Amino acid sequence: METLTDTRVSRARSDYAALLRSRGLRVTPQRIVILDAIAGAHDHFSAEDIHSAIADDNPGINLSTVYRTLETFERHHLVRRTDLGLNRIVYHWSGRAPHHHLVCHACGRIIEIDDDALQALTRELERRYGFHADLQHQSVFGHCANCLNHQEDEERLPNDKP
Amino acid sequence: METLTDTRVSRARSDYAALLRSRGLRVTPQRIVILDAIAGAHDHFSAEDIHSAIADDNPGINLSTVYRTLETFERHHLVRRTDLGLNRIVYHWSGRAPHHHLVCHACGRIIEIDDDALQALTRELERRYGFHADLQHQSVFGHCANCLNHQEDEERLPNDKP
DNA sequence: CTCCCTGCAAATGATTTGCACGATA
DNA sequence: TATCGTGCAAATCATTTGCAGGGAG
Repeated sequence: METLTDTRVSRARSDYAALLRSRGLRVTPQRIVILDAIAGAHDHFSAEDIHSAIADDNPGINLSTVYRTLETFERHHLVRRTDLGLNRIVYHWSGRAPHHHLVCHACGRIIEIDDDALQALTRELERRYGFHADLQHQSVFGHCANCLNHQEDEERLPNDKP
Repeated sequence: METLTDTRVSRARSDYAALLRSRGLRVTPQRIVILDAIAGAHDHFSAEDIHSAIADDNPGINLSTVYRTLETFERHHLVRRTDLGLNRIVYHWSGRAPHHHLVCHACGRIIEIDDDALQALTRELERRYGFHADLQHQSVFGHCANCLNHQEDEERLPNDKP
């Protein structure tokens, strides 16, 4: 939003208002601001992320409000909860194409991969267990190619036999 | 352990001591008790789980100790951390065969599946991204067959188009 | 005798909740 | 006007940490 013209901002804002109304939600300035923040460039974000992102221009908006708003948005399918496994609730914008995350334990890098890499697994779980996996809600942990190469003694313990 | 004879208990206890020593860890009564609790029937467990499980017979053992002990055990590969995605650190005993968890969002049921169901995915991620997935550390979320059938309006929102 | 391990209490960090007021439909 | 949404402060919940004493090697 930073470099947008007033016209475009206005249009965006009214779009957001319409979006909220279409879900039967009340239109409040706080929700517009939050919506504007998350519909934009962010990949995945926590309540804290959003709060600090909007803090400069909107010091009034309380962290609790962000928590509650994201919760509401999720209930209305505007955002989607993702599990990055790090004791933090993380969301991403629902408009995004289905994708998944590979999280590297060593360097913390998060690699986005697209949906079809996990299609086979989804089918397999369905076939074997009748289990309908929702792979949107999670990430796959492991080690990225880069770290595998440089993986020296990080994992090695003093008492491990060599 | 409840119904074991003294002999068997003693043998088990000395086994635990040996196990600890083999890793260069000090043998303490607390560790023996915790080890005894987790090497047994438990599937996956949190620090809290263990603490309350041993509380009756060992009211002295502090929750912090359980946290620190599990952390230590993990560092020494006696237990393995699993991500059940519910803002809780969960472990399972390392001696168990590799397995994974399907977690049902609706009923909370946890279905254990064996390793080979995810082999294909592991290979796929390796091939495509050079990413070495550690699927031991997580679970797959979704809905189990049972809940899919009874899935009425739980997920339906007032404003969703029918 | 030295260092590791533990208990205890207090600190932390993320998230939630109760309450009263103000804003939206 | 009747609700819904918000700010604020306090409450939780899981986990971590500082410190001093006791136990293991």
